[in-house]
Amino acid sequence: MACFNVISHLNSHSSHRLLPPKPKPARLICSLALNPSSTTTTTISDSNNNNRIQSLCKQGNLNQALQLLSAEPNPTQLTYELLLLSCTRQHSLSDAYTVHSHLANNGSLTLAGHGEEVLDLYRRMNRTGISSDRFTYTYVLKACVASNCSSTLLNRGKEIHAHILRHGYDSSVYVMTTLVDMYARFGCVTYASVVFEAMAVKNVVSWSAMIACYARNEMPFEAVELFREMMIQTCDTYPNSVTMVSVLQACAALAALEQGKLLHAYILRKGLDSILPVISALVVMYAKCGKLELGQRVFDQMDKRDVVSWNSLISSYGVHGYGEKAIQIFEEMINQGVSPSPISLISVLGACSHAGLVEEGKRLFKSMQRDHKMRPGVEHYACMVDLLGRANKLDEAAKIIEDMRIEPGPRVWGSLLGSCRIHCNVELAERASKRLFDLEPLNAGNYVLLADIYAAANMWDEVKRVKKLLEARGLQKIPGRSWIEVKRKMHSFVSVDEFNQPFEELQALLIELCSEMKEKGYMPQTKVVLYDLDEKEKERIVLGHSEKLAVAFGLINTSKGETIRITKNLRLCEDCHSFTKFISKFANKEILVRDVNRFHHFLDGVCSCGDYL
DNA sequence: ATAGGGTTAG
Repeated sequence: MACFNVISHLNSHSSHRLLPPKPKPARLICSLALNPSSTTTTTISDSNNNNRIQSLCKQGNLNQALQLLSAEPNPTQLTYELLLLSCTRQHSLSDAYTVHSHLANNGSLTLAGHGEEVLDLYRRMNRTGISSDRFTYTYVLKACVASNCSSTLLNRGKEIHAHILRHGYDSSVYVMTTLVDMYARFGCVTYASVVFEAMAVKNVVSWSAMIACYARNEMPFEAVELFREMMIQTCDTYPNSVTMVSVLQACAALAALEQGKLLHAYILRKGLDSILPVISALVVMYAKCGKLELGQRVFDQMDKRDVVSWNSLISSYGVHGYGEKAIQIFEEMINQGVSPSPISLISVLGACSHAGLVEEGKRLFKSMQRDHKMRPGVEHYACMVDLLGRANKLDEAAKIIEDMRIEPGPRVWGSLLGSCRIHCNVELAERASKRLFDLEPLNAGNYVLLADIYAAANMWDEVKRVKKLLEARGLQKIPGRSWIEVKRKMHSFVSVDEFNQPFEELQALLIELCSEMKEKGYMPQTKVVLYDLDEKEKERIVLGHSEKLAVAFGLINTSKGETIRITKNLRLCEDCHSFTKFISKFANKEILVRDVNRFHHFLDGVCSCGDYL
């Protein structure tokens, strides 16, 4: 059971401090790092210029070479190398520093997908005896994550970490914060936190980097905890817009509505509500906490909006299953002169998929290419495969994959496999999973999906085979977990196979409800069980699913007329879905369940997803 | 000159 208490702290913090801290100008981080269009790849650099510099180096005319360098917007890697070599030959440390600082100024090199080049240059610098300073280290650390996140680059990062310690740069807040962020982006949460804890001086940026690390690596609880710690421990460090965005994301992931509301209040108090990313994060937080209306209200109050704000709203309607509304907002955005981004399309196509709007989805997919001149990416194909596959047009979905002009990634095959599960298509599932096991051998979800499909087809030998495969690779099925917020406290439940003490009361209630509802037509959907057992055993297993425990807990602990809000870490299983529909009718309760993909709104025996799980 | 954040699909 988890509970946290940001609320009381936020309140007390503000009440004993009557004068707000000096407002720091909200700093929207310069986005050049992640904005490929801001790099200079399109500037035509004079390749003759590079050649000229290089030959000057070879002739030993370092002075002229350096002069030309200052006029060259895009020096190549070779140019830098020859310059550095030339400096070494002439034992001119001061010139080497000039080259070095030029490299630093050209930091965009690091960020424009030239990570490898930067790392190579760094290696050369070390070889030629040019020492690095704190600027070098930040660029080089960034270079490790700028290219694809391969493990070799993580090792490079660790080496550089060692260099940093050896040269005493662990006192630089900038260098250490970049290091935290580097480990965060590689998913090495423990490393990041070790570095963070060891930092002698921390500022808002360092705290925000660590909070973002947790939020991004599926540890939202730790993110909120660290935020709280920041509020308690530091008396001169206040969260800013960037910090708030990360904490909001964590609240959204947890569906921690009460905490989210208090963050909202804090944002208003500190005047952070004019900052677009903050507002977008708020919209999403409310939507993911099941309060779509509140998200819409926040959106309505914005005086300016960018494409991200619109995308936030579109996807919010999408996960709640309001496909038409999502399309309507998408069109309104275009009418207001905001051009859709690739993510707008992903959001609106996803919305169509959740609502089963096949024709509209196809129309939007065409118009994306025709009217908006966008070339669909893998993600868009994945949406289309999902859209068609869910609607039982599996052949059409497979055809889309065949016709793709780019390599279908794991997302695309994953969508197909998911659709095969819904429509029990063993043959196609085997094809898709074969590709998936090659592409992402360590994703346990794929094995479980395939096993599900075999189990539904009563192919128990195959189920066993897939399970063995899963174990052989050292993976395991992720346990189902559901949680519910009652009176500002989070209560979390894990699926249980046996009776166990803390849940005894809930399980007794479930058994009672189950037999009562069976009389009214509820049929346990035992095909979701991956063990070849007899019916009675299977029924016992599905009754122990975490979501049912959470429902039972909600029934006991909410007042009449109060909605039960549950969040789940996996997809909702068919049995829990059907069970919850019955409960909503017979207990006369409104129940809102958010699973990994979307919301299910149960009322009077019906679910908003239209049984489109 | 250097560090942290927003929207996304099974």
